[in-house]
Amino acid sequence: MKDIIQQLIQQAIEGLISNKTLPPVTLPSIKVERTRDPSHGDLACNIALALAKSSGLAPRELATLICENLPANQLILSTEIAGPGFINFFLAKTAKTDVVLQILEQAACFGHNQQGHDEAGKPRNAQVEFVSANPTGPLHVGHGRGAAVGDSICRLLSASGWNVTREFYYNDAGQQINNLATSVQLRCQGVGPDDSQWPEDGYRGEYIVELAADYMAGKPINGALALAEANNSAAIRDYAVAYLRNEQDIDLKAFRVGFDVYSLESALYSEGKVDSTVAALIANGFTYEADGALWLKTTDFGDDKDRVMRKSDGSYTYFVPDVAYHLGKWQRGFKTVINEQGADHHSTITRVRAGLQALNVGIPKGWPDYVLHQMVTVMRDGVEVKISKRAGSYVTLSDLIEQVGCDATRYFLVARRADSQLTFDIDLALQKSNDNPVFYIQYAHARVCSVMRQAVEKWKPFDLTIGKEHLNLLTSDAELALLKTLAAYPDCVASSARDFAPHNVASYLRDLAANLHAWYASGSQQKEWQLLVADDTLRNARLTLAEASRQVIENGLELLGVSAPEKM
RNA sequence: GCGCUUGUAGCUCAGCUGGAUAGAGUACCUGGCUACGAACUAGGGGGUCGCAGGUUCGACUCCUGCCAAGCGCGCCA
Repeated sequence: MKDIIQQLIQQAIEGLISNKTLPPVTLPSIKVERTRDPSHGDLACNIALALAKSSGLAPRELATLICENLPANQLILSTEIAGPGFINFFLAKTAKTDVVLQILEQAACFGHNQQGHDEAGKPRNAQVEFVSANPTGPLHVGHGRGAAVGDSICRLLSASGWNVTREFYYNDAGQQINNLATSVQLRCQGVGPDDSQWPEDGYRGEYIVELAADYMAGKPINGALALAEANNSAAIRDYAVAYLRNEQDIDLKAFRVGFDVYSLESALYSEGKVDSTVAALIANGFTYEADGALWLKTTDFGDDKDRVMRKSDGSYTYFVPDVAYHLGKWQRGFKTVINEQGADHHSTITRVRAGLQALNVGIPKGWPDYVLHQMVTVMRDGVEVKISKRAGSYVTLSDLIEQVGCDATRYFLVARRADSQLTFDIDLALQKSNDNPVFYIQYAHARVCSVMRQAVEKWKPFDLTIGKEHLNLLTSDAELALLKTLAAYPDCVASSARDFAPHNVASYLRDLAANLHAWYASGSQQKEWQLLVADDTLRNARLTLAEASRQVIENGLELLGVSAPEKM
């Protein structure tokens, strides 16, 4: 409908230009917006304000001219000029109820779009890397935020016509893994954090004890043998990594997050990708030797100082394999790559992009895209929770899922903008009331399902055909508000996908649920507004609207990875 | 000191690529069920959008400076 009005306005303005009423101005993009206030009509356009200056006319005068020259259209009841020069459009009934037919026809696909398609109409490839936790311990809340945000971005992109690859990158080759292996080995030998041999940067969590015990007990895990040899550091290292990767997989599965590709840092070394990347950087002249180390001139690409690539001990710094890894992504053909990670790693962005530019293989400057999430703090009983028993120094994702469930955890972690800090209130997530948006939204869904069950028991089965034919009977303020919100869903999906901003879906669903509850409650105030009225046509029209609303809630929750229960 | 991010109601946060009177929830006050699930809802009070300039017909939104908080500033990852 917005498109139609856009075109009509464009035709009107072009007409005014061709008959010389207006000078030949260049048209900005014509924005038609849904109004917030019903008294402003259904849709509004600010084009007269935008064009006032270049056309040399007063905004209201210009708006009048545009309205007078607007081609007639059955879907538009009337227009008015308001405020400084807005053109408000009042739509015909069918223009408002058509969305219900679209929803029922498209069902689970309603709201999807083709942003991700190329000129030929085929899905383009996008790759999203997220979580990418080091296999050195259980996933913590921050990883959970990354998982929830990253996975929802993937769902949004899929719904927007992209062919999405979800990828997890393991840093399984660096110093942190050495620390892990040492910690496990010491535990195997009966040494703990209280002993003098325990290293400063050893891992102290209880899970290291469990891991060491399983290794010594000879329990193989994911193909890694548990040799039970306390002095075999290579075997311990392999076992520890396999053990913790397996544990992370279990947590992610419980969180409804899956990946298509797992990439290992160690593979980049063993396949020679790191060496070849370094060789290319040297050959391109962006490196130099100093203080016994090899440096990359990242300052040539906007960094505030150059960075060491190869340490004086001969090993590489972490960002070198990162560059090799991202070169690989590019070579695999991904023009669109999004990395979702914690903001505490934001300094890597400049380095990785600098390294990619220095490779000079045609990678665009701002590639890849990054979505950074800020820190999460967990509150319970009004106090910050900082530790879990197993991990020792942080709250684990599995703790949260266990305490408040997957649905609430996912919703809360994705409901805020990624770049603002998040306080996860466990008490709130556990509440089953209006305070808790997850339950509020799920309750709206369950409520519609309940009404449908009641309809069958008290009257006749819901007849969609009758309902669709009598949507014009939907006339109350609550019904009109609901229709308007439903019509906004596709835009919500499109803009959320474009901005990699799943939190918009979360707040949309809250609004939609509120509209639904308000409509339902209007029937408690006045019986004639109930959904289940005696009149067959009216009842079925309302149930059709209810079913469409239910469908959109289900679709939206799906984008967040949250379930849509029929009973609660 | 430098960089990134944030600063909106007492609290937790939205605010759609600048648009009409800045919105929700919570908390506080006042109403609504012999129930289509009240796990809900109607209404009220509550704001110098961190501060100060600038751009614009119009700024919470864009630019500059300052203030405050978080994160980063390793030959750790």
